[in-house]
Amino acid sequence: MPEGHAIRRLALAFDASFVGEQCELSSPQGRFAAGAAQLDRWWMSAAQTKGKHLFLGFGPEPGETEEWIHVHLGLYGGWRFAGKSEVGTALTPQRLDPDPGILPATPSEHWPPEPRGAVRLRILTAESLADLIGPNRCQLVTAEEMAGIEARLGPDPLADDALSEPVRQDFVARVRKSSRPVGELVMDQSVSAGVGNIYRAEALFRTGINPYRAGTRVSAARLGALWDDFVVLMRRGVIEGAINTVEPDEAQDWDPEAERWYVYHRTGRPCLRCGTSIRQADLKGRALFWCPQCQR
DNA sequence: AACTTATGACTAA
DNA sequence: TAGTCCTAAGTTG
Repeated sequence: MPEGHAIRRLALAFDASFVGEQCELSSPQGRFAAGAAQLDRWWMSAAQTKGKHLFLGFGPEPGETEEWIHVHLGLYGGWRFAGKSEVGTALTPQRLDPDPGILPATPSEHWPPEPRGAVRLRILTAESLADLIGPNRCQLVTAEEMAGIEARLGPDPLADDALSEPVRQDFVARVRKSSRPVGELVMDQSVSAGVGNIYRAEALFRTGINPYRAGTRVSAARLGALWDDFVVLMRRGVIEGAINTVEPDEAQDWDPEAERWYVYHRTGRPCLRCGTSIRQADLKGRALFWCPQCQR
């Protein structure tokens, strides 16, 4: 489900409702039982992200950080919130909203609600609940291990300094040193951390870059523009809670399925700019979408 | 009940 | 490149 913008929103949700609070940790499903037991009744001290990686800091006393939980959601993991944190996340993504018919909006006689499905980790405060389902990774890491994970990642378009020249040039250099297709490179988390399949398709379209062009053969100027577009789109994604890439003046009212995206999941439909049929192909096991006319 | 799909990433060969 | 892992929801039979 998640690209970098969604992970950043999760960190904001944890910041708002869990950081500074004492937390009961459990693993209803059992697969994180030891880790949950170790941190049970500790205080959450921080929520940080890099790319698609989420790190939750905990300590035995308020304000301390002794352990980190490292969570990677993979293709279909997710968090469900309830209670006060549900209200917090309602300003945010539709995807973070629990099913209102099943989870109570505020603590009630049904508090806390029964775990639904395979809940790997439950984090509970007096007022808020977060259930982790289907993560690719959920493990305790030390600060050193966390630094190692972050060091293996490339620059993150959601970093505060993402639009600074050194960061932009870092991305440009990482792409231009490889002859692999640029469409493959931008999905490589050591090149640009947090970019996923939708942002890849949409930003390459918006900057007119053919995904099959070798990294070495894309000009530094075009790659700089691509980086800047990742930053613009992903910052928008954090605010809006959804990946919306089509500029308002290009939206097609007659095409309800084209409201959000130019090319992603629009195979065979006419390009919003030139009318050419949008193409789809498999690139390293992931679906790639592009306009062969607009992207050269 | 079985199968399909999904905004991801790893390992083995 | 293929296989593996993590889960829920939708579709098909």
